[in-house]
Amino acid sequence: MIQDTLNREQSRQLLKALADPIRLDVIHALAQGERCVCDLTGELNLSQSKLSFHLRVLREAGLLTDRQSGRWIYYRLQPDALAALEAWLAELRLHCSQSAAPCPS
Amino acid sequence: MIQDTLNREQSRQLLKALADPIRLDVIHALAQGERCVCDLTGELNLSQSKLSFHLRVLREAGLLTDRQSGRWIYYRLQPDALAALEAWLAELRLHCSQSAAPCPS
DNA sequence: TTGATCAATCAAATTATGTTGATCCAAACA
DNA sequence: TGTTTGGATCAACATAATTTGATTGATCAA
Repeated sequence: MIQDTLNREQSRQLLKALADPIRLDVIHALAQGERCVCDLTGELNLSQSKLSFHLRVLREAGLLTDRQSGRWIYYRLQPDALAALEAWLAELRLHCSQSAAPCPS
Repeated sequence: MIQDTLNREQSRQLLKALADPIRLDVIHALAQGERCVCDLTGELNLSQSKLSFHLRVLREAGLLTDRQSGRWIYYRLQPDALAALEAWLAELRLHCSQSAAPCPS
């Protein structure tokens, strides 16, 4: 599961999962709320196996959760994962403006 | 340059640049402040051209800025880019918990 | 049951990314 | 000047990620 503070590997997994145009389309679609796979296929104009591949990548990264109801499967964003990434980015900003000692050191 | 709110393409560029283990090492090193390329090479134990390749990716994404002083080049994180990504993530979280209408719709 | 539908998975083909070693350029210094 | 050094760049190669089309398993309705 997603902790409050991410280690390097966890953040890399999240970033890699997000860093794809199709997966960003999926993320943006799900930012408006939960959606069924069958709706996403139409909305994003993707082949079934292609969408399924990208949903898996996002799910395995911890960015999405799914639930089944009858024969439909609904996906939604996992806000904790996004929040964890935000926190990780915020930490990076804290001390980054320190100037370097002149080289050769 | 980096705006306050990123569009899909801009966020993808940032995410893609970040989603690499070596580039994350660079980012983490620079999170402690500006550094000279020659220091980074040693600190991260990378070949010169390899580091240069990854620095370029990060720079072109807008995550780093560089300055030259004599024959040394210093890189630092661009906190605006990180902040913009944080804001983008925060927006995604806003409405994502809405449940889907039951299918077939 | 049978047939139809939703969605996951797999193997093969394609495309995108990263690595390596060589070469080039500019700044510094003898 | 000529030489050394820090770094960027390039082309050839190696590796990783994505796409496609076919197959499978599960659920539901007739």
